[in-house]
Amino acid sequence: MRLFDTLTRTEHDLRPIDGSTYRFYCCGPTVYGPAHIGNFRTFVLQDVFRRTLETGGTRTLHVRNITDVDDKTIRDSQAAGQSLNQFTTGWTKKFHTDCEKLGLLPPHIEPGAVDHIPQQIAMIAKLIEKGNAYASDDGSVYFKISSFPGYGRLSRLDERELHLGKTQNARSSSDEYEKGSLSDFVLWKSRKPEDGENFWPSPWGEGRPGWHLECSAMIQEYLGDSFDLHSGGVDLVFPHHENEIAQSQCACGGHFAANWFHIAHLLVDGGKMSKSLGNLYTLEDLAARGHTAMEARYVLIGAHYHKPLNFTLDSLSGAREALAKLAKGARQLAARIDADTRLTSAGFGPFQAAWDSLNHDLNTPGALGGIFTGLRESANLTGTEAAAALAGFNRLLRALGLTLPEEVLHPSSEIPQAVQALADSRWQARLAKNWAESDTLRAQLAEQGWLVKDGKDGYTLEPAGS
RNA sequence: GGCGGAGUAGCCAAGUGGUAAGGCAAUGGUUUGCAAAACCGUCAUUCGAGGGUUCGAUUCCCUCCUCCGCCUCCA
Repeated sequence: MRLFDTLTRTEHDLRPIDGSTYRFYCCGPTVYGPAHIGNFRTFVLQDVFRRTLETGGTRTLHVRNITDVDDKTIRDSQAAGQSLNQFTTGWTKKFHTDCEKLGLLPPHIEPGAVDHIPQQIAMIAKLIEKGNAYASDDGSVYFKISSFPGYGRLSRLDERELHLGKTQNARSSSDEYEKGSLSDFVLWKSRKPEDGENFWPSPWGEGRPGWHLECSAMIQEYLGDSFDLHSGGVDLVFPHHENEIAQSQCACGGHFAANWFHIAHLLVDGGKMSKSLGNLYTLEDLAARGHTAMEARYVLIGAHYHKPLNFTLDSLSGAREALAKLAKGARQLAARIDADTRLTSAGFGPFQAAWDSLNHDLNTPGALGGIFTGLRESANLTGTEAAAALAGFNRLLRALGLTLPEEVLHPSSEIPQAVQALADSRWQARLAKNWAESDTLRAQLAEQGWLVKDGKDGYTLEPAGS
């Protein structure tokens, strides 16, 4: 598989550096509230990335952290009257539930920051020892960015600093590279009254770790000095990932991540998501509007990860139809297969182009297009060919993490007895050619939000689509 | 202001130096008591605007316009 690398800005062939297992790290959620679909765009694409590697026969080691101590978790846990641990445990559970609904494979390792305080302290101590960090008077510790020549490579800070330098020089003649410059970032935050109970002892006094350091320490613990790939949303490029590189390379000396995989943001109705605009959707918000998590997943993989995706509620309805079409295609393919044919083919048949798309910079929309095209081309396959095609189709859907059981297509709303009775009466009226009665009952069902689909030998009921 | 990304049909969205995938919606037909569903079709001479290079550009270069992100916490 080939993938664009943020650092070198070129496509790389992905091969495990240890020769056997592709080891990668994803920055996980900060658990202080429900994750929204923008967060999930990142996690879903990371999941497709992993599934594509695995479908292609590569073993993976997927590490994704939980940020369970920072300003927001502390602030909101206090507001909720809970201990930090109670608070973050609750939201972590909620996150896991959402992930499951979206069909995300659980990471092999999911470390939390609070459980790795000793590792973080050890890393800070090493940075101080090597001259890359210094303690301030109040007991905080800062990373000295001037001590790391590579600082800013990932986010092209060179160009930006040229500009910053100019404006700063215009305003003041002070040396921006002086020790203690404002750009140095914090590794250890000294204890403050508003932290409440949430502090830990350290050689520099009581306090808590800085956010950037948490990831570096956990990466060191589970993936070591050098690993295959690091991923997150584009907004993490600077400063988070830039700082991780600085900390880890200075403390551990390895190459850190061989590849950087950043996922573009999700827009809603063409603009940024925000609570104030009321367009920040969680899975629950979507469920309240009658949309399944699988529909959301389909929408989220409907654009290339490198481009911003414009999310709309209409696109969810479109996703429902598209998923239904995929399910129908699979059924038709299955119907062509002779009973004694086994699905053993290793290729992708008519879906080869779709598979190729996925392996070329994780082109998920290209892959979806290829699947529909492949389905159309499958119309006249022989039983054996159809068996091979269906095997390819299934593997492709597994790589994309799409599942098509009926209950996904038709949300498993229980049909109330009264509705069922109404529908039965209508069917009887229809059989009796009592059209007026039949139409009246159909209208009543519609009022109650149910759609009748007549067939030759019966009917089906569906909740009216939104 | 700096840096990065993006502008493709009503909407979502691939792609390519050689003449525009796919999905949704819409629409014509078949079917239907009528609808819906289903099935078969149709649906961008054109890729933000203007120049340039080229036999040929949507794809490369330049200018301009617009949008988004980062520069402070953020997937």
